[in-house]
Amino acid sequence: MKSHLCELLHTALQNLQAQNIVAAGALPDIGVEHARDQQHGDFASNIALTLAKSAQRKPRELAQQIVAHLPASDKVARVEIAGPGFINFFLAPAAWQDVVNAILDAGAAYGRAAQTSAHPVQVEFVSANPNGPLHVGHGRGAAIGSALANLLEAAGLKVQREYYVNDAGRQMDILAASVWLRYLEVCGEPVVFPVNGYKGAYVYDIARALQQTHAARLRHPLSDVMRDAPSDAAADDSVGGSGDKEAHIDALIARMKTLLGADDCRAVFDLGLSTILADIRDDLAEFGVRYDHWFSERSLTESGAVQRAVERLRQSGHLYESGGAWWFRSTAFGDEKDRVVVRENGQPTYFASDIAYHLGKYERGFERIVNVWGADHHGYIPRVKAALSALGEDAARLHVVLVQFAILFRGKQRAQMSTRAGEFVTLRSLRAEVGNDAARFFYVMRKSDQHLDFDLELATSRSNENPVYYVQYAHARICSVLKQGEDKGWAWSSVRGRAHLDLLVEGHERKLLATLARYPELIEAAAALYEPHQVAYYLMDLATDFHTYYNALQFLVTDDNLRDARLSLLVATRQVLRNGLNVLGVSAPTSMQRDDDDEK
RNA sequence: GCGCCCUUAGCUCAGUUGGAUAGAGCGUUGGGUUCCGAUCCCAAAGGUCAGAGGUUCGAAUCCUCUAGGGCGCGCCA
Repeated sequence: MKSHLCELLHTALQNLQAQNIVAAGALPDIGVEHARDQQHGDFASNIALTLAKSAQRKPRELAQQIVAHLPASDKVARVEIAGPGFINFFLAPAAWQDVVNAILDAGAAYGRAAQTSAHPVQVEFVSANPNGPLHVGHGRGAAIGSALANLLEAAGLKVQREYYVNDAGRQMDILAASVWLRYLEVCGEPVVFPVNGYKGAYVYDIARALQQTHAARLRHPLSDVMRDAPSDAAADDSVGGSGDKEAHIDALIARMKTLLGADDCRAVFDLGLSTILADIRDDLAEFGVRYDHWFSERSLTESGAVQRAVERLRQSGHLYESGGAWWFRSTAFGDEKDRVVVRENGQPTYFASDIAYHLGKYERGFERIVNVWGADHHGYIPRVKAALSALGEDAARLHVVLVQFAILFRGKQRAQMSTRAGEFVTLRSLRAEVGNDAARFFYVMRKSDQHLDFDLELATSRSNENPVYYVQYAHARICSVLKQGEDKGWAWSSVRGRAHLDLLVEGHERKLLATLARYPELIEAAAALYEPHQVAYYLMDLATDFHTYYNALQFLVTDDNLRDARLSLLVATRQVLRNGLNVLGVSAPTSMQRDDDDEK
């Protein structure tokens, strides 16, 4: 509809150009938007205001000229000039009513743009280190990333969903050491667990599995393990200075490698990695989050990709040596300071892997690359972009969506975030408490760069305060009305309904039709801005329009034509609710559990 | 100290490329169901868009400064 009006205006302006009323040459983008106030019609354009200066005419006068040259359209009932020079369009009822046909014809494809490009977009999200179960912070990245990928797909892009598995590096070594120490403990060694180790209960589970397969074969006396190790920090993590927790754990890792040997060490490491990764996969799959690709960080080193990336930087003159390490001159590309890519000990840094990883994304042919990162990584963006620029890639094709933290509340009370030291509430436990639908909806409800207050009480409540139930109830209610109609022998006739859409003339119907018509534009705009929360807000609006309509008018009336016209509108509404919920990964139930069902 | 993000109603938040009288929900107050599920709907009150300058026909939106909050500033990942 918008584009139709733009075309009309465009034609009018070309006529004016021919008469030299408007300067020849390129016309500016014609702005047409939804009028906020009903008095201002359905759509409004400010084109006369923006062109007034160059045309050297008063805005209202120019607006009159434009209106006089507008081609006739059966979709436009009348056009008015208002305020400082806005051109307001009032649509013909048929133009609104036709939306129902469009939705019923397209079904699940309504709002879905045709594929515009052969080159896919990549969305990388969650990518949590596989050293423990996902917690509620990762959940938001999962919900937003997954909804964003769906949204981009709906907007006509080909999307690849990827998880970057950090299966290398010191954190993973610490996990392996933690597993091994718990294994020794299970074997009966008097282990004093390191302050810096992973203390979660899941580490015991892996240790027991290790014992199942290897019995006592990997057991070494604790005295051998601890020999000459620097003392650990105080258990309460106070500054006391009793020892160095970093040096302590590093020594234990080194000792593990010499005592076990490379192969057994790798076996422990891999068992920990695969167990946790499998858990993460299951967790996300249950959450309705799926991936096309799990990309291994370790593979970058093993394939030599990291070496190649560093070499390319070196050859293009962006590296220099200082203090025995190799530095990337990222300040030349806007970063705050230069960054080390190869350490003094010859090991590449995590950053070096990340350069290779991102370079690989470009080489894989993605037109756009979207990274969903926790907000604490924001300082990392300039250096990654700097590296890509240095390698001759267009850094603007990389877009980072920063996701702020979610804070759990139970009513007004801030919920306990850690059960034990360093152990966050898991995504699993959150899902168990509030359900997948509420979790996903709440996670995406806020703009991603906004902190999220996640109210557990609200998420589980069944009332209009809870937006998930509010939207889902609208869907269920429509299903219920249709069923009720069938029970009365008034099964909905699509043909008869569509033949009488002109009967949809009530204010509430018009409002609902306008909201339905807006859906494709919403998808397009939300996708362009990488803002899935807009879909959530739209659905709440749509649900409100429906519930209001429901209360104001009867659908199951005796007049066959009117009834089927209204039911057609309801079916269209249900379709759009479904399509929108689908983007968010939230289910569209056909009936809602009633409160009294709970009581025994 | 430097950098990035944020600040809109009592609370939690929307606000589409700068547009007309800044919007929802909750909470508060007052209403609505012999009828398709009241898990719903309607109405009222509630604002110096953190503050001060600037840009222009026009600013919550763009620019500068100030105040407050969050995060980041490793040869960790």
